[in-house]
Amino acid sequence: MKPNLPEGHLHAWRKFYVSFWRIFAAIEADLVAAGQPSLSWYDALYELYLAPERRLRMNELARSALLSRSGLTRLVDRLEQEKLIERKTCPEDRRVLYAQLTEKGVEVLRQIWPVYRAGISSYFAPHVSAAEAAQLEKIFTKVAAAMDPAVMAGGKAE
Amino acid sequence: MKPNLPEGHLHAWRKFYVSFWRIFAAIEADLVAAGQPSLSWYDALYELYLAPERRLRMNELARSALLSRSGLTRLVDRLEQEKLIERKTCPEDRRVLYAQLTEKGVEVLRQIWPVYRAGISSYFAPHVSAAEAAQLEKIFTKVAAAMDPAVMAGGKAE
DNA sequence: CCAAAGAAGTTGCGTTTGCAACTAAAATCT
DNA sequence: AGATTTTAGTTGCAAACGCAACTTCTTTGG
Repeated sequence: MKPNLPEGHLHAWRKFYVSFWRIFAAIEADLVAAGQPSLSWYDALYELYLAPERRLRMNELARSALLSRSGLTRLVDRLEQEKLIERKTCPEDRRVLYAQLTEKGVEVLRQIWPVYRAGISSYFAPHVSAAEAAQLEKIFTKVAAAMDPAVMAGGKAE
Repeated sequence: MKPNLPEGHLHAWRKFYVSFWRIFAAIEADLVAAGQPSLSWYDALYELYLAPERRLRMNELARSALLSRSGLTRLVDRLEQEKLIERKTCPEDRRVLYAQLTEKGVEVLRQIWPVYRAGISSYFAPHVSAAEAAQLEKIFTKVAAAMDPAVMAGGKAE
C-alpha cells in the first residue's frame, strides 16, 4: 500500500462513498415503489444478457454480479423460482452449472431498466458534465480493473 | 428526471458502481482479517466523533451513517453493548435519545482507521491523481449534497 | 384544555448476504 | 490405476438491514 494517503484523496473518497450509498438507496427505493426487483437481480440478469449464449457459470456470474458464491447460489435460487433463469448442467464438466437467462428473464430486465435508468438520470447524471463523465469512466475503469477478483490473487493491502 | 441518459454517463455510472462494490468488499475483508468491526461501525462512530459534544440524535445519526432508523436502532444496540456509545436522554424533549460517543468508542475508531486508510490507499488512491481527486471531490460533493435526505423531501425521480 | 396529528425511537418479521463446512466431480501425482 | 488435492457449487448458520406497525411524547387546533 501507499503509506501516505493525501488529504485530497481522502476527501474524494468520503464524498464518493456517501454519494454511492445515497444514490444506491434512492434507486432501490424507486424500484420498490415501481414494484420491480432490486438491483442485485438486475445485475445478475444483465450480466447473463451480455454473456455469450446468455449464460454463465455460477462462479463467473458471482464475480460479475459482485456477490459471494453462496450469495449467488441463493440469488439464483430466487431467480430460478421466478423462471427468469434456468440451471443447466455442463456436459464437459459435471461440476459446473450454467445460469441460463430465459425469455422471461429478458422481459424482466426490460421492465427494470427504465426505472433504473431514470434513477441514474435523476441522481447521478445531472451533476456530471459530459467531460466529467468521460473522466469518471477513465478513472473507475482503472479501479475496477485493478480490483477484478481474477487480478486480485493474494494481493491484499500491500 | 432528464429523460435521455447519454451513453457516456451510463458507462461512467457502471464503472463507478462496480468500482465501489469491489473496493467496499475489499476493505470489509481487510477489516475482518484485522479483527476489526465493519465500516458501518466506523461510519457511525466517526460521525459522532465529528459532532458537537460527540453526540447526535438517533435520527441525525441515521442520516449521517446512511442507515434507516430501524437499522440504526440495531446498530446502536450493538455499539452500546460494546460500550462504544451510550444512549442519553434529552431533558428538553423526552422523545429524543442522544447517541453519545464514549472514550472506548474513540479508541476503537483509532484502531479501525489505519486498516480503513490502508484500504483507501491501496484500492482507491493509486488510480487517482491529485488533480483527479480534486475533480472527484467536486463532482461527488454536488451529488452528495443533492441526495441529502433533508433536501430530498418528496422529490423522487422527476 | 382536550383531542387529533405529528415526530422520535423501537420491535416483529421477512429478506439478503457472507463465512465456514460440506458434497461431488475433475485434475494431479505418484 | 489409486490416493491426494483442487475446483464448483450448495447448505447451515448467524449477522445486518428495511418496512410496517407500534409506543411514547410533543405540538397543533378547535
